[in-house]
Amino acid sequence: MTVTLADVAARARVSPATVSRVLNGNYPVAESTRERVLRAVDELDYVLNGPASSLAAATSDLVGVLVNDIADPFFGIMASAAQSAIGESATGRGGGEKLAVVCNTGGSPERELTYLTLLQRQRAAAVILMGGSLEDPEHLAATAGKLTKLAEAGTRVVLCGRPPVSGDASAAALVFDNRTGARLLAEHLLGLGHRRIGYVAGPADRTTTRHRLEGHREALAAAGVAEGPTVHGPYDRASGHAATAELLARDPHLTAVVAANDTVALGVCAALRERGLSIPGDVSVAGFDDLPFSVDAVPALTTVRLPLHEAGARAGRLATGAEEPPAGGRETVPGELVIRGSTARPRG
Amino acid sequence: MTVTLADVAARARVSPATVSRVLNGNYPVAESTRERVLRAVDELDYVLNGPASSLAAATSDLVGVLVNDIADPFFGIMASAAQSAIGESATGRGGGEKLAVVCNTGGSPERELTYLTLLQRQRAAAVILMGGSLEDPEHLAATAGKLTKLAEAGTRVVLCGRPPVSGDASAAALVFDNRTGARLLAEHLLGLGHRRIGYVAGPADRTTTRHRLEGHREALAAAGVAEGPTVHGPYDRASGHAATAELLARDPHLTAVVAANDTVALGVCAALRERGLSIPGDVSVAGFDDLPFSVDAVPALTTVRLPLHEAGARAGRLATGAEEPPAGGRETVPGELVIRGSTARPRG
DNA sequence: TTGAAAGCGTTACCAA
DNA sequence: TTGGTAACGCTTTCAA
Repeated sequence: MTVTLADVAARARVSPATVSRVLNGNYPVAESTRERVLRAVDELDYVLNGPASSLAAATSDLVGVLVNDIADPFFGIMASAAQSAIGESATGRGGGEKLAVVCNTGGSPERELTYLTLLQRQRAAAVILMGGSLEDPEHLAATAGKLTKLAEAGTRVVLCGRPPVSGDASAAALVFDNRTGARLLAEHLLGLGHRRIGYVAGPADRTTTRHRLEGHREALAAAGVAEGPTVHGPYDRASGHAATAELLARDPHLTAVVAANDTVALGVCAALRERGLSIPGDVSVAGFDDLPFSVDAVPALTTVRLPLHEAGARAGRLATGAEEPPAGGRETVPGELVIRGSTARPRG
Repeated sequence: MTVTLADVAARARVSPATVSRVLNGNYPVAESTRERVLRAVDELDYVLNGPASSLAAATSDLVGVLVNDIADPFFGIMASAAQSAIGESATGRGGGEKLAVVCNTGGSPERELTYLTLLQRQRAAAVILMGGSLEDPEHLAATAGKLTKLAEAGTRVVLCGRPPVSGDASAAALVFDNRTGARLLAEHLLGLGHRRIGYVAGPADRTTTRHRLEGHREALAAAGVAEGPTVHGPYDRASGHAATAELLARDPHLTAVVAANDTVALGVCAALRERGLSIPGDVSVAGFDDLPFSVDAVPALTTVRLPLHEAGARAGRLATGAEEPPAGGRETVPGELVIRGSTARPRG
């Protein structure tokens, strides 16, 4: 029924071993033999049996990319870059075709663990975890355990935009400098004279949320300015929209709002507009991540640009081994402050 | 070194066959035995070997979701919905854990084929192809061949937002009614009195591009209105931005611009604003897809809402067999006209 | 309800 | 450079 390697071997009048060697290309084979085998493969329309191959070789060509929210371009951009990098690194040699696949955890710790187990089952060649992680100790421990086990089994582990698990050097980590970015953003607003700044934070238990908030507070503290109202919520538009009402209720005289990221900032802006407040005339708004659409959605949005594409590509290369892991296993990637129209001074 | 099923069997004092049956749950096993086995699994921290399992069973639990551009929320939303649906359908039984993975083709026909081959190698349980397809006959034939082969090998094939390959009923297809959507959009503008309407189309060789353009032209023809300038380009913001200059050069008196989708519309709006043209005062703009951010980016954007989430979820269910395929193998999903501020009449 | 054993299709080692 | 042949770890009849 289905064509096997043995069929190809018979047709090419060689042994199965030889066919395997031709297909994998990592072994010397006479050119004439090679051609004969490839012709047979073509004629029979043979497709390698992945599971059998993985079983025998004890590894697969699967690379898992875990993201918190696949509908968010923040992850889409990084994942896309990673997939391209992984695809390209395979071009180097004939056999190294990797299957980069992205898995959507939806921010759920259980699904994250489930996917890790599934990838472990598949004997994945590598796993990339993208985006902030939950800070629940139990989940952290569970994840760390899984990652260690994966690494032990020969799976490359790469963290991208997520802090490394303490004490585990088996994973290469690319970490965004969320703290500094948030600090720069706040300093910018403070420098313009803003003193009543609201903050729409992400979910309370995520690393990105905490780091950005910490950077923000650092700047306020350094300037001796009292912290304005802060509201937590998911990293989406609705959250920014809802939070804005709350912020204004707590301090009707806000002159600026900092959002956890650009998507949240969109919601903030929508809510402000609904109230007839102009941006940045009445209220200045700042975001984070600098997603492509943000400039259209809110031309006045000052934000922090993270090198998503570059980071994703590097993560991909680290996953295939095309790039050496950074010294110490981790590297901090800076963000760049992008100043747009919200560089307005507060009124009055 | 690594724990195998035999180890678990030994520890639980049963045969490997029994362990397999417990793990797969599709066989009657005495409750006491079951518990003993599960305890052993836990104690030994056993993880099933996916490749071995797939080899023996001749199928895997991998479900591939192919998308044209993972950085585009259009695909992200559908993919996310599909993944959730696939995950949930597994919850029904203990063993049916499926690994839904999304593969980014980047719109490249070669990569699409490569991914299909890779999934074929893996003996994927199902494959979902999302989004418009290239209309090149050669590529179409190649794809059709692959899909047929996949179906023959027992892989479920689902098309979502892509027209079915002619004469192949082996794939379930959910098709967006792009033609009607585009027609409604144009009729709306015509109804308002617009007579000089520019069109920014997608890439020339994609089904979505053609269908939307056809619907647009249908409406114009029916109204006896001459077609305005049309420019083709990729489905992204830059394309809309660049195309706008071209459109205005060809007809400086345009009163409306229809974009291939919301992302393109964003670029159109940005370009119009740069020229000091107000939306919808000077020029009305229409989009397609109704992506979440579009309302923020362009509050005045009239567009067509496609049920992305619902379609993705159904595709996921079709892939797992949780939902019966539509009669005839294909079903057309309508879009809904969303009228926002661009319901302005042309000036003068 | 459980066990024994024959594959599943490759890979990789050892010879030749 | 090539062939023979044990693994690889699981599923699945067939018997008991």
